[in-house]
Amino acid sequence: MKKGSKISNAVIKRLPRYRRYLNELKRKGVDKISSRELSDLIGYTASQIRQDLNNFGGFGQQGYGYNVEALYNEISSILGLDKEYKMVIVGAGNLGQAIANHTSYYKAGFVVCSLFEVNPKLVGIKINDIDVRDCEELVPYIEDNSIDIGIICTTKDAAQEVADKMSFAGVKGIWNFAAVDLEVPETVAVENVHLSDGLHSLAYHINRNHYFE
Amino acid sequence: MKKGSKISNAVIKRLPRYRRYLNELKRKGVDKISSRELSDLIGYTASQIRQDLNNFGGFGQQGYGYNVEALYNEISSILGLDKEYKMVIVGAGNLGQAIANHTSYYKAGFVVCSLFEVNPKLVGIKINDIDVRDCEELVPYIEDNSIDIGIICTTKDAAQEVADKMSFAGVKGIWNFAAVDLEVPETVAVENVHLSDGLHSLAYHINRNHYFE
DNA sequence: TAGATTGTTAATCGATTAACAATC
DNA sequence: TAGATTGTTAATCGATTAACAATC
Repeated sequence: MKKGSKISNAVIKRLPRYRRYLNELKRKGVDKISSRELSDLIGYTASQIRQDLNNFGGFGQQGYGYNVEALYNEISSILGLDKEYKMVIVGAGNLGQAIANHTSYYKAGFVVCSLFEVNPKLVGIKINDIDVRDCEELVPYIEDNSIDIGIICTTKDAAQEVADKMSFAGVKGIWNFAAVDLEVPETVAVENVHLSDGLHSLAYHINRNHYFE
Repeated sequence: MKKGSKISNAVIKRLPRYRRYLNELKRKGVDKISSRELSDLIGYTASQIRQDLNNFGGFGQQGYGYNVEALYNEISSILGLDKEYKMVIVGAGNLGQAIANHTSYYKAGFVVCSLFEVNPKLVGIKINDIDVRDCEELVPYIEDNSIDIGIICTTKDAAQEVADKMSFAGVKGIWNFAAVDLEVPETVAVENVHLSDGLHSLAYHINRNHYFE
């Protein structure tokens, strides 16, 4: 990355999307692409694509363009996808189970190590080959297993307490599916999913009949 | 809403959040709030809050502030949450089931009418009291039941075809959980969830140790 | 070399913040 | 009326787009 300059979040949010399209190109056997061609594909301006990439280094070659595979690898590495992340999920209800399943199938590098539940009926069972443990064990489990990411799939009322425990136990990031905004120490990154918010803004657009991203 | 002026998407995306906080205040019995107090709570500047709200009308009262319940109702109505939406989910796997469950519990106004699947083992069963039908029936079902919203919980490879069918059959909006960007007619609104993208940008922030929203 | 396309600086556009007059 | 707080205009800030010199 370029010296000390901090990258805007708008840029970071676009990186996974670049990566998805590059992956697709790779699959199709394309090995070179220009910012212009990428623009036609993704829908960002060629100018923006070059600006975005140049925040991290000059990955292209004048007169040629970008090497698809090399660029894919660069972006993966910028995002930290060359590392492995150990995760736990709190809340083994429908959503927690779905995330457990979804994540382990699709995302090499993100490993769900355990689920946690307050409901005693679920504690002790296995879901998708992953143990469901009692929430009481959450903190020591995170500590003992060097868990990187905590995933919150609880009700909104329980979410902040879970986030506190996770932060205390030393997770580096929280992926939050509960409908609240969490307060966490600065050292912990948070990604909120807020499904209802998305559905609500969809409702707005439906009534206005506008296409949007 | 103010005459013809079109509201930026950034504003729309903040509305569900305002609404969440107002709901919380309502629950606590607070009946009046100033933009300043709301700012302390939500984290947007008081100035931004007033700007946002004034896109839709003057809901406040000088020297007093905003009436919590009235403002909550206004925002709900702007978002179109005073209407009812009939929805179908395509893909009755883990994620589809979780969304079916999650949505019917938490969101009055959003009704999941049916699930659809290609896997014959699932067709015919009920999930959470909702019938699982064969994907072949998708188009006529949407037409016959005036479905408003289609929810896509399929693999990325199937998603575009499903979106085409949904659009053809006349849905007004698509809530897309598949990891692709859909092409739909202008008359159809799309809200993408792209779970992996979120996880990937979380990975970035974990490695930079930055708090972000 | 000529053509193409990047990397980067400069211009524009839009969104956020500040300021303040209007008014409850 | 005096105090508070909105609604709204003006100033600032940041992000996107355009332009072009560098260079493969």
